[in-house]
Amino acid sequence: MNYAEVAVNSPGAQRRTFCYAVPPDIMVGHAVWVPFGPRLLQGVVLELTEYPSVEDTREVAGLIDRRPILSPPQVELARWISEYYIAHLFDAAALMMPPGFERRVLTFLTPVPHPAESTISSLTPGQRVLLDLFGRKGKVEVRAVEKALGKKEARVIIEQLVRKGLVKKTHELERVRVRPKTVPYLRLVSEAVPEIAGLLQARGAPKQADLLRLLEAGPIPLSEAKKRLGLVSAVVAALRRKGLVTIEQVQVYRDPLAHRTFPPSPAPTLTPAQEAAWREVKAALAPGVEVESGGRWGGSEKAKNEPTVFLLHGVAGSGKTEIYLRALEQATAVGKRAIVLVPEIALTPQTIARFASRFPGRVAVLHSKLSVGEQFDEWWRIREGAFDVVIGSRGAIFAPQPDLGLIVIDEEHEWTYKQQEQSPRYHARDVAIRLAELTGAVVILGSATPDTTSYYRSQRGDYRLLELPERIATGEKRVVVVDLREELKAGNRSIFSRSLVEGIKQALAAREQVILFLNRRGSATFVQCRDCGHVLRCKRCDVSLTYHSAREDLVCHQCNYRLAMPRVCPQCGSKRIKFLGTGTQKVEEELGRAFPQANLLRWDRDVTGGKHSHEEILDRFLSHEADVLIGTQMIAKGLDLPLVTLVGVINADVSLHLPDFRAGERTFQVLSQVAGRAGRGPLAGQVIVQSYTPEHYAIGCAAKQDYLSFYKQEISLRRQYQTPPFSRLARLLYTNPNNALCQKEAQRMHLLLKEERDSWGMDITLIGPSPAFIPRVRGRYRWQIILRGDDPVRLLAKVSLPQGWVVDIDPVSLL
DNA sequence: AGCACGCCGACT
DNA sequence: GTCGGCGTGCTC
Repeated sequence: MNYAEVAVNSPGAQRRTFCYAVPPDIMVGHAVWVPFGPRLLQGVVLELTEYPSVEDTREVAGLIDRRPILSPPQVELARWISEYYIAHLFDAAALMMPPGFERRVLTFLTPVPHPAESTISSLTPGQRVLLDLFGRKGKVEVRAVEKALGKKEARVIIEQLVRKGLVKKTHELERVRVRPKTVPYLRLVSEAVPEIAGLLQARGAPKQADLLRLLEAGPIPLSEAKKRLGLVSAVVAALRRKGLVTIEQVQVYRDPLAHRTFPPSPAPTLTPAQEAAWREVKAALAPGVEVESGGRWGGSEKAKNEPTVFLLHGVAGSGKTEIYLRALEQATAVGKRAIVLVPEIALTPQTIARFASRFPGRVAVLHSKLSVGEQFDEWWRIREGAFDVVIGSRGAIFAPQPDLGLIVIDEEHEWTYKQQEQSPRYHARDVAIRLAELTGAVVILGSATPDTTSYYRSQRGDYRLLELPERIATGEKRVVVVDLREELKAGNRSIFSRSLVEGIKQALAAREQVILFLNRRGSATFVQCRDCGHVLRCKRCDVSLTYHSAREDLVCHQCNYRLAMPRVCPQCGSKRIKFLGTGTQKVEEELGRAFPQANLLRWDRDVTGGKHSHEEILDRFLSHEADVLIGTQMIAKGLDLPLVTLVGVINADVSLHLPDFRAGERTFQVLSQVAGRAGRGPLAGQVIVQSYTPEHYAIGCAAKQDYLSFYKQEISLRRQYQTPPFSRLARLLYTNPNNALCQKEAQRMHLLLKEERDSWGMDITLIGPSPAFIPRVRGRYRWQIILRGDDPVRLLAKVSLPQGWVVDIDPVSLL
């Protein structure tokens, strides 16, 4: 094996590997430095071969780390992600690398000393501005120049100055962002401690004697030694001078769970339904069922078995978590390790405690709120096999967990499992299933409101359905839908129906708590002039601005552009500007007016800026500092709030009529989840859902808490319109500051796709090109084409997409 | 990022 | 018919 296929970190490298000659000790999964054109780049070895795949090969320049950073199954997984999601191979592999591992090449400019007077005097003003940027510094990064002068302008001027020989370009690697953290430790050099200590004591150096005696037990951190004995640095320095102690750097782990203890908690008795579900999971996890795997760092043989996927369907409070915990116990009992995914917002201290107390010291936490250092340390310890369970959000599916035997995905229907912002736009659930296929792990998908596609697969027998029908020992719950059209007819123009007002009144009188839900921030969702009808819109995005009363300003919910509330209409100068539509702030204000004695608390993205404020708000509500919690969907997540007896949904229609085939499913899920917050304690619960379209099945089924009825109606609509799971979708989005250009390119691509489709005879429907639901964001126009068919990726693989195109395979939203 | 290659217009 | 501008693609 003298050659390697390497995924290279170059934008041009695309979805292919490059062949390099390698030293004999190299392994698949090793990160390497490779020469690529004129520079050195990072790469990952994906395959070792005996013969080169091209005539001329260069040599791998060196290993980045002695240990492989991707396991053999992860290498396969990276290849699959790159192909399925049409993403660069290196980007796919980078998902699985230790945090902060990626390093790019930076370009610097250095001025050439003592240029001739004549060249200086002939400079243009722009060239002078650039030279002034150096100031006293010897070099300036190209990115900084581009920031100062603008990208295009900067490039032109840099080229001119390089040609004139006034500046030189140099390349440097980005510095390492994270390193292992080390702490100074004190260590004894001499053996004969008692004698020397006695001698020091006699010579009037008792502190030095104390320190020597303390170190007899072994090396301890310098800071701890100082604290324990009340020492000053001089004492340590004296002993070092005498050559009796040394200071050495010892690596320590930055542990996100440090200073927290979790009292072990016993496993509770299972209900009959839990027992039945548990028995099936246990059987699948039994030793011998697994596919062959070559060694603990993952199999080198490709597993060909279909993975075992369970869909655990159970309402809030039916005890899904207990099934996860038992499965984790079983997995560790047979020598396997596990990854647990939860939505980012559910990764609270309570959730972590629930797992950590059953597996004390054996749980690692991975999520984006940790410092890069903490993530780095956790990553390496996970790779060493230090934890039985890794719990984290979306990205934790790529944790280097050895001997993977179980993957749990809680709330599997959640959209946050889909990476949307950047490529690869992967879905953690689908990646997990593919990973299970490669490692032989068992997958448990859990949800109270499964994704329609997941449930369909369980009906077809691809997944094994486990039902947990009953709630465990909580109070009664009643759900009422209020028709807001009737309220209007009865002359009630307030945002609260009469039943809701009555319910809040009763709850407050009984010293119970209330949750009010509205899926929209702000105070007024749009602001309109009553004389000319002008609606205030964002200058860069074609969306109306939302009024936020707290700061008395207008905010664009797309790009966060803020504008002081104008006193007069910017179009006609009229003073009669009206606030329309309702957001959470408006609910808070109106409620304060109706119930001045009640303590209110609001929970949405506007009030949760800081790191711990989610917890702070929740703690304040839990300790009954407030009677009513008003919030967006953040409040809908699995919170246990025993004092809440009333949940009010201000307007259930907000998400229902969006132009997306999943609007019904989304509304049903959110309403079900919100309704699940009532009656969690021993008290009876009531849910009041306000709607202008109460006859819609998504609202009716959510009110009846009837998942199966919802599923049946939803799946028949999906079949009728041939939307997923009866087809697969791909979304192509093109953005450009020039609308005409944007449209032209979208039309060109559409034509190209159509020709390609017809020449191959593919059964794919092309929808569009059309402006996106939000046609302009941050000054860039947006046009899109939707591909619908059995295999849209196959068609996309036939065309090359120029800069500006974004491909989203299996998009969670078409908006 | 930097260089080769190729297409088109101005010149001999 | 040739030279050279710059736009595009390739780098194992």
